[in-house]
Amino acid sequence: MHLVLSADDTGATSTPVPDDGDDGTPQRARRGRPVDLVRDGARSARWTWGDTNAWYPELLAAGTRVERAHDLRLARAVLRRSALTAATPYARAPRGPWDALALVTAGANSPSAPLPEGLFDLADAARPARDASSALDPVRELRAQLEAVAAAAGPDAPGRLRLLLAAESAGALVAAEMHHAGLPWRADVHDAILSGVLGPRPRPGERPARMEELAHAVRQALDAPPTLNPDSHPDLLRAMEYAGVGARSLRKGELERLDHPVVAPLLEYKAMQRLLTANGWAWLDAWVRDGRFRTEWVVGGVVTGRWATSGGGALQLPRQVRRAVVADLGWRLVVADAAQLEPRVLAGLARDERMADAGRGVDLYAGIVASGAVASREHAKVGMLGAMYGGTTGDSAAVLPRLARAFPAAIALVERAAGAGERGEVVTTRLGRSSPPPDDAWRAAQQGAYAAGDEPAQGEASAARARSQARAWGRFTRNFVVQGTAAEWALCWLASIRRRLWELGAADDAGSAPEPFAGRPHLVFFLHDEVIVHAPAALADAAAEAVRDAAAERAAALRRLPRRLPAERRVVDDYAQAK
DNA sequence: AAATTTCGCGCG
DNA sequence: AAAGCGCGCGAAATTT
Repeated sequence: MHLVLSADDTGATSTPVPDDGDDGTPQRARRGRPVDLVRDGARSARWTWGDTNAWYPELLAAGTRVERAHDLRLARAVLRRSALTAATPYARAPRGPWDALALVTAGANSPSAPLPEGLFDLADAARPARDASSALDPVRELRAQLEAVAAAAGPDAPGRLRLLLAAESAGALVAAEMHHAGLPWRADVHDAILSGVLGPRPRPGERPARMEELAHAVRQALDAPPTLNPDSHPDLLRAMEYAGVGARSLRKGELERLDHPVVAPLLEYKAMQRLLTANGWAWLDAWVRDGRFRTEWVVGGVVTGRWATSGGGALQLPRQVRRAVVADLGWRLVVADAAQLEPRVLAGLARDERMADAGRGVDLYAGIVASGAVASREHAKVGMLGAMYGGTTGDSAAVLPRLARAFPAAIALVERAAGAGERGEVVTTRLGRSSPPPDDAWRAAQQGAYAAGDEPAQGEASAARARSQARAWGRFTRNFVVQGTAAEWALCWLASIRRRLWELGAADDAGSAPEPFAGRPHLVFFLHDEVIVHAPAALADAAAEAVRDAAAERAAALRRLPRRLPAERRVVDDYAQAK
């Protein structure tokens, strides 16, 4: 049973909408405060709303968790684009107010959107209004979505899409819950890391003393004036050219290959500048409050279905500062990742039995070496990455033919996806998320490539450009099927972890505050193929087992995906201890 | 002065 | 000459 929440000026309404599994017992619509509606509703209800971010945070604040949800905005984004529903009236209808809602919400945290005054108001300000507009009828939208799913074309297409939508919505719940709980963060530990590397915190607008020294050393090595700003790329490049360093760019990889006295101090300066600007004291002030780091998790924020985040650079926390992620007193962290998720997903997607065999052990790449396909683990790794990303140079391209002979099914799958992209076609993940079509400029370039050219030379140039763009789009679609299907696997994993952790219950009665996770293990971090659970010490081992069991659980629609995908997990006190 | 682009680097 | 995928973010440069 779906219970659809809608809001108007005077309150909220929950409207039952039956689905396949219902026994037909009639239910009535109810009115009231959202939190009361949810508490009084059936526990097995699938709470359905326009946008999880518009409803769930206040429920969590009141101490109320929901078991299942259906996020109409996220579901719509999938169904409007999926190749499996492309023929349905739902997907063929012109854009409507629900699509506009998707845009507003998706863009709420983008740089173009006006930012609120305090960073900490971001979450609230970005929270979309409830679907109060009469143009947005959530009951009607839900019915349309259920119809589109039922009409999806292809083997088990409705089942796959149902799983995808359920996983996406469960992800939305997890995202709201992780924002609510926050990632445990010890500001004092972080500050000690910064002081250890950079020295004492400088006054605003000044460089740490150690960086000032390095800047001086850089100027000396280049025989440059004191006005040279090492943060200015053009200035620095000019000075380096003048000194005969021979650098074409300031990239770390290139600088490391040069033999010049400026390289060492410059690299050290750049590393410190990175730490200072990305995760320095200003970051700490802006993003850590009351021992928690809170980012905005953006479910489905990446075209492939991966999540994005907004605020604090949560998906790029450098190893350098992970020591500051420390469990509360009496609590532990369970840190787990799905080992070599993407190549294993590829093996499953392609039903490549030989690659699946190679992945029986903990290390897929070692298994590939053992199969005799390539000589070294490094070759296996760069070869597989190249196959999944479309690499055409270096070792990666060199070992590709060997991989193609050893694992023809897997390699053929990514080659087919690349070919489809080069032709401008759409590709689709295991559960039915489809890639966006290339834009008009891309199509125009492909058309123009054959029609163009008053000047033969110009025609050739534009043809070359068009081919290059075609190959680039092919690399995108090649990777889309793998990255996107891996993201689906991870979403199902996350949903299963969430359910299993809840079933573990609470370690003790942790007070009367309306806190849904008091005494309970709960998710606090998710990074593509990696999770962190914050758990009372007494439940930490059980939580780790839950994480493992969730990885071994495969929904029917994912059955071709890896049978045994090792989820490596550790119970630790801080994030840095985890690998 | 504000918005946009470029470069570089962190993460998977 | 182009160059393996997907991101977010900050500083400086550049454009409006």
